[in-house]
Amino acid sequence: MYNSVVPEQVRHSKRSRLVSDLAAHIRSGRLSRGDRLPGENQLAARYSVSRGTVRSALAELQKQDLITTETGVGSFVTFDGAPLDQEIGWARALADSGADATVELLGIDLAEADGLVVVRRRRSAAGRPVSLETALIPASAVPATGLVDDSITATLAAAGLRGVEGEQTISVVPLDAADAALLDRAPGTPFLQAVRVTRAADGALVEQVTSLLDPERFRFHLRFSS
Amino acid sequence: MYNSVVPEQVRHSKRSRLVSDLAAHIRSGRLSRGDRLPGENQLAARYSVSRGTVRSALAELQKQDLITTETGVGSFVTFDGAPLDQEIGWARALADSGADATVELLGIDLAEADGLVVVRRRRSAAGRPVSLETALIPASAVPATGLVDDSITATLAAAGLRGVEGEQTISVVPLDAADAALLDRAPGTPFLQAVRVTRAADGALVEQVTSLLDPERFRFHLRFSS
DNA sequence: TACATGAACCTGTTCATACCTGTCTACTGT
DNA sequence: ACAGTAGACAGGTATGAACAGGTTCATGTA
Repeated sequence: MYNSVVPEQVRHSKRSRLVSDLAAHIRSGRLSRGDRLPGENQLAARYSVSRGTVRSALAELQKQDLITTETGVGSFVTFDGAPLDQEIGWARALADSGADATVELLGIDLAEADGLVVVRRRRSAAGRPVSLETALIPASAVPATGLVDDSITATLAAAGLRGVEGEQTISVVPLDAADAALLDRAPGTPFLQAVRVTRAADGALVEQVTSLLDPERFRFHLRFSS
Repeated sequence: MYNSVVPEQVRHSKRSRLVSDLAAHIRSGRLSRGDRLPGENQLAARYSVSRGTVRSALAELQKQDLITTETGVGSFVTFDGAPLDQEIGWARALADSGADATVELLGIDLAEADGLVVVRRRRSAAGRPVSLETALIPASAVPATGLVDDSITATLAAAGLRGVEGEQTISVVPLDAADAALLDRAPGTPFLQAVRVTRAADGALVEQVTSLLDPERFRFHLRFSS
């Protein structure tokens, strides 16, 4: 449960919802060892429950050895959450082959607002475009000299940004005219579209990547375990 | 998928009317996953029946895996409209959950070898086929009378088979002639294909499900953390 | 510098109250 | 025999309030 995809379980009683939400924050690393939880009254206000319910949930977290509580002080995380491994637990697109795969940087631009940088790249195999990738990352993470090592991952790491959670949607869309031209396909050709949003421990955006992938060359593979 | 929903037979008993009315609310999405049903006393008043009758109806809904009940709290919807899979949230297909979603059982056959049973089902929405599902499950899990409650999940659970790990592949494939005919599409139409293999703790096969999904109505959504 | 004070904030505990499901029993009409 | 009714009681869940006591820190005083 820690490593892989989070099941979207239905939580019923307010107590169990609180427990699973806080436990998820702790296990995922959003709250890390030594961090102090908000006070019982603050938690009660934030989750719109009574203090009694909060205390009941905290008692459960204590029993799970996720937190300890000190009288007059507060509750503290006592569990080491593993940070997100870039490779594990993700749905990765696997190209069927591609010895002569190339990546072109189509452009790095500032988004109109929000202090985001748009990075567009095109991947080709055997001389033919196979995917188009549009990444939005915080402008503050990008040095004036451009991407670090020409890699988004390296740039984000250098800026100290680390994704700990996120979500991804996979669908099929017809290519619009502009994308079709870049990919050397007819407009309307169905392509795989993957949108991935990654967030840091504090919920700040780390990256949002929209990929258009040739369905003949890419498929998504995903392992799960409970 | 549940015969009990659609029988044309007149429902005379108050209990049956209650069951089918609530089930319709849930399946149509008017009550969606996680929603809390009115309390037993409120339901009794609203339907002008006794609380005993309400409880009997709720028990039936529980058996159909539409709701769960927590003592002291209430009953909650655990069915999410048009799910690809009832209980697992890793990669969930979201359909429009139209009010008139139906499931047809196309056939249950023994595979040539390996002691597997092949279950083929077709889902339709608004009268049009939207997905085709081929499930392979161990023959030993299937009673001679057929699926338990017309549900693969229920059948596997009744046989004590529980998936704890597995993998899933999502790709786009053109429909072959046979599938195209069943889905009322032109051969070659690109469809989403999801292949999911689930295994038990000892590595034994629990189920392998191959789904062909209308890319206009389905997409895969996935959350991940740590 | 050293210390006492007190305000602010925190957890620990108890209580009454409301509402919910779980269960049982007695009764009615078909 | 069966489906439904009506009521009562037990026990779980959640709320809101009050009060006690621990911790921290800034402030004022000797």
